[in-house]
Amino acid sequence: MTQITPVVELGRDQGRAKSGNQDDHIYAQMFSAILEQRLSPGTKLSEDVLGEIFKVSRTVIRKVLQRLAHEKVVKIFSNRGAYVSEPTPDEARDVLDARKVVEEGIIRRVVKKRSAADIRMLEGMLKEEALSIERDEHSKWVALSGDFHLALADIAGNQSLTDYLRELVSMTSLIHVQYQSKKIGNQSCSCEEHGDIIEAVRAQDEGTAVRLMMAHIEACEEELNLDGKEPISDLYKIFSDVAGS
Amino acid sequence: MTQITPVVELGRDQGRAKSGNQDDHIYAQMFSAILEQRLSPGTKLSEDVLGEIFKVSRTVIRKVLQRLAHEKVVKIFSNRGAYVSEPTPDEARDVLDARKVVEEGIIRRVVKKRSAADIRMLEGMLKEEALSIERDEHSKWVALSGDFHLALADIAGNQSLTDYLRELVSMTSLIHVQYQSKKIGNQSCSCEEHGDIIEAVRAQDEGTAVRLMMAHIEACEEELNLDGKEPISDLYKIFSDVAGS
DNA sequence: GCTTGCTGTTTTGTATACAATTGATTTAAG
DNA sequence: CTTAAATCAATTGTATACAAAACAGCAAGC
Repeated sequence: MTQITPVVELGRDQGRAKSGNQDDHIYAQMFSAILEQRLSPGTKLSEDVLGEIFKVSRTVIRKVLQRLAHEKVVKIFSNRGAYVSEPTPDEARDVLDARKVVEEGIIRRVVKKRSAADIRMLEGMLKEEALSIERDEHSKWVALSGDFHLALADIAGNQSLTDYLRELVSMTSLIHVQYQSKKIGNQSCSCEEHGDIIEAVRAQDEGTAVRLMMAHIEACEEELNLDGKEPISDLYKIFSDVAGS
Repeated sequence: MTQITPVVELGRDQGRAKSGNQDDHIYAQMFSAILEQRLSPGTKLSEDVLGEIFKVSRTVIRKVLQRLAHEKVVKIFSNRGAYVSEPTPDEARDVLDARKVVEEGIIRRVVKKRSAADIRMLEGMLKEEALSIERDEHSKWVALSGDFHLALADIAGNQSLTDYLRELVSMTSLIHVQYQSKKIGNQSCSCEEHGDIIEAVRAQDEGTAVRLMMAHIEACEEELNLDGKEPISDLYKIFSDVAGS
């Protein structure tokens, strides 16, 4: 209602490569804002407000929101707007279980295909992880931890699986925000677990690698408190019989 | 206090996606048109033309196209429009390989969870499949064959995996259009394979079920001719020697 | 006092207008 | 006749205007 500032200066903006359209930038901003927990689950994402913030029209914002919605980190309700996803315990369990399925396949392929360079890269990532824990940079560690799994997917070399795992890893971050419980100390051991996995990959010990990966994901699941706060949707389950009649 | 969460929506659209808006209809039309091969790979999907056909503005069409693009059955090129995907041989291999990973996980879970009713449903689907083969309704059979795998995913009960498999199955259809080779007769045996899988599921013989499912997908892959017609890039390979001299 | 129905405001859904980019045709030069 | 540049047409990207739906506040009735 205040400034209708037309950003006419778009014509002479940074000499950036025109290749990509501007929405990629906005998408990246919002995506990382959600993953880094600067936008918490349940936050309403108003089209108008976001348009103001990024100085673009709602058209562009809507496109970005739809993309985020398809990746499940945002949920769009008809005529009522977009919100940062609040995964239910059931959804959370599905995501973790899906990761077990996908990452078992990935780790098997990695064990077969890994090169010496791959191992070096993974070990480099591990060092960064350790560093971020040491410096107590929690949100950075969350990102790095996810990157480790995605790096394995890259080595496996299946683009489709990599894309899917990326979705799952994103959702895992959201889930951790909502359901992380007790022992934070435990999380640091995750770093050791990554190290053990690298070792099994290096040794091309498929059985051990798979076992470690499964245990790793299960450990991640056990850190969560998925039983307490089943959301409001329960109400609808409870009353659906009555309402349906 | 306990947030005014918009879960009311769930009551209205019965659990499934956002929906309620007219674009779902258009999406379904285009999706099935692609899968049933009425739109072949490479076809240009002009926003204007589609808008004319469905009597809506480009706004709605763009939304649908983006959704299809995210599901990989349509590919959008910046400033140049949307086209029905033409999966490359590499992409095709990735999709089939991803299916092996995902469906192994699914079949294992199905073997554990299946109820008597599940078995009956699967057998019902099998009959329909056999019928469509008998009647030589090829495109119907393709759809039913995909539905069988998706039914298994439903029984496994993991929404995330089901959604992903749905994408993979769609892509598989597109791939078959592009790369199906020789022996069409072979495909009918697929129906027997489905029957064998049901039997292993019924008997809760996990090992056999997994083995059969893997063999089934591999058989599907072998029906394809993924080596011959590497897309246009081949031309460049072919002429690069000449042009380079 | 609590619920119920109405009205006004806010926010999303869709259509349309305009700008920018692509590619195709034409035209001119070698 | 071939090649290359320049203009033109067609299509997509973005902004904005208008329509419809949802939410909130207020008033009326029980």
